[in-house]
Amino acid sequence: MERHLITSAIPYINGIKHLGNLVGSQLPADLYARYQRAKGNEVLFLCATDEHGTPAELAAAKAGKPVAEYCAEMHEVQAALAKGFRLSFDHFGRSSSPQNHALTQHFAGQLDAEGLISEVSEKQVYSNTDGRFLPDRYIEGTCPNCGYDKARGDQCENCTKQLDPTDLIEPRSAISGSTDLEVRETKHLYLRQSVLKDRLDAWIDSKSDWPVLTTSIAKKWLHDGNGLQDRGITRDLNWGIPVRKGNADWPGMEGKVFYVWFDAPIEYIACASEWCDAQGLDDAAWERWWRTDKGAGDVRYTQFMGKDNVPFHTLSFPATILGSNEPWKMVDHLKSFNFLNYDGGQFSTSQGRGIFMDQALEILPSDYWRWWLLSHAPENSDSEFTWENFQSTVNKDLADVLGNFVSRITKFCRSKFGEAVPAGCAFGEEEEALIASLNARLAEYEKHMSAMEVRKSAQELRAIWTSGNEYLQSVAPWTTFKTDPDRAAMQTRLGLNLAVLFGVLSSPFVPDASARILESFGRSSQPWPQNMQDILGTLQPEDPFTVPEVLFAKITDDQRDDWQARFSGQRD
RNA sequence: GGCGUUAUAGCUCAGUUGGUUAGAGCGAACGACUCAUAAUCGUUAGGUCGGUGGUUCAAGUCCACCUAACGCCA
Repeated sequence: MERHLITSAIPYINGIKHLGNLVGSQLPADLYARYQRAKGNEVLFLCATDEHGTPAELAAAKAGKPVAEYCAEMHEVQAALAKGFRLSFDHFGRSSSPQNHALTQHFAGQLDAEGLISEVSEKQVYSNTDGRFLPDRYIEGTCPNCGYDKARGDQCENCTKQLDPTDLIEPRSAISGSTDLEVRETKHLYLRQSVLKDRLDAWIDSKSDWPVLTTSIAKKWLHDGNGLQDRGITRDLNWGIPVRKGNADWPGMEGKVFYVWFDAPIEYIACASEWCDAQGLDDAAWERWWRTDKGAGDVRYTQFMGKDNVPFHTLSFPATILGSNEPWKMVDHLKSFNFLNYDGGQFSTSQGRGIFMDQALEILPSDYWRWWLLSHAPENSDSEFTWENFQSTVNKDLADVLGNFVSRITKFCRSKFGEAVPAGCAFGEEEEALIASLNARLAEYEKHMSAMEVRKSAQELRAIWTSGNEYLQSVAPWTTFKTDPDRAAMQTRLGLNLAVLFGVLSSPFVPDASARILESFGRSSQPWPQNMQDILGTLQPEDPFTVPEVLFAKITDDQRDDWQARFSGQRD
């Protein structure tokens, strides 16, 4: 049995994610996890909320809540939405968990012991009114270059010139608007990534099966300019993981926390530990997934993420792990996605543009979204959501091809033979030909699923559904019935078994509909097929069934127009 | 400004290491069927592959330049 460790990029705690975020990591990761489980492999599928950093603090302040309380609430909101989309995480953790605190501090201590941490004094802007240091992007002022009066400390959005906060004319806090700012000296820890450059380079080179896009991004960061730069891993904030050297204090770093990008990927590991604690298992249960010296040698680790996250997963996090000199499991395959656009523009969290996860579930069940998003996943380039495309895809693929197939065969059987599987004669030539063709399609489907070729998998699955309709159309049991009822019975029995087959094969994409199909044949689950001969003999003569309710309702033009108008503007 | 990605039928997309008449689904037209959610199945019509110029016996597939859109610049 294969063992698959699967993680999805962890969504930031601040606000509800849109469909572009969903299809960029969590949803395809879920597809892969469900497929591997269905194949009988052992899977640990982890995700979590990324909770630290300034944006979380500001969002909490805006909501008038303590940041810990705000994060706890938003975590529950995101967990409920994940459940709503049937994301089958074994655990949905939190980067603010005690387990991640301990592990992050452990890694920092270990890196320091390896001589990979340096302490750097630097000057940063402090706001007396806000009582805090301000990150560059939270300082506003007039651009010295173009005169734009809302330039940020890191860059002017108007003329795009890179800035230093001290360049700004009349700088003010973007949080409070206060101009009572001063420059203070503060000390921070840097991870000496430059020392690790060669080891990272060699590690990247060992990944010959990675997409060019992925390795080229990593290579660029490694070699461009002065090469990989050391990176600050601490911040002057209140909300975060306190800077400690393992279990010990870190002299001079009191009151500081680790930077969110240092602790967030470590949560991938800590999440497994959270999972164990939640399940009442001991540490060995998660270490056999993460420690190559404790049983993780045969684990295949796959990460899913949007393309914007690639550098952090190919360099930053590996730098932490390699630098620790401890036998942690490192990523084997990295599947990254491009962006999904919305009706001619970008999805945007900050501007509230597009469809958000909660809104999507309010208007349609998760299967509809899962199917469209996965069958149009932005794998090779950015892709585009339009309501017309969504409507026609859902109506054609789900309602007409899959839903209607189940409907037509069960209703036909009920009217001619009653609500039990008829016997009939043995399979003939047409049936054997169908079985041969389906065996080939199954192999193709599995090949694409194993390779995480999401769109191609969807295409192949759809072709499998279509072959059911082709078969019925070709043998026409409604005609056969008039002259050869025994043969019509056999054709009907095969048709019903095809519905079972579709239920099993479709489960990674549309789990709810799959479950309903299987339920109507009195089955709560059905093993993944080894071959067509077996699975198409699942239903035996006399087995009872019921005609399921409409599996997928069509989207009407009125609904489409209504939704298009409703989601055309900005949220709230 | 630097770097990078993309540009293939009306729409959404496939097109391995360059090699016979460039593929699929949707949409369209026509036909078949009538069990079914007016569903299904079949046939046909539509692209010379953003532009220009090269390399080659041969380029959508390699090179240069141009145009357009988008992204990244810690």
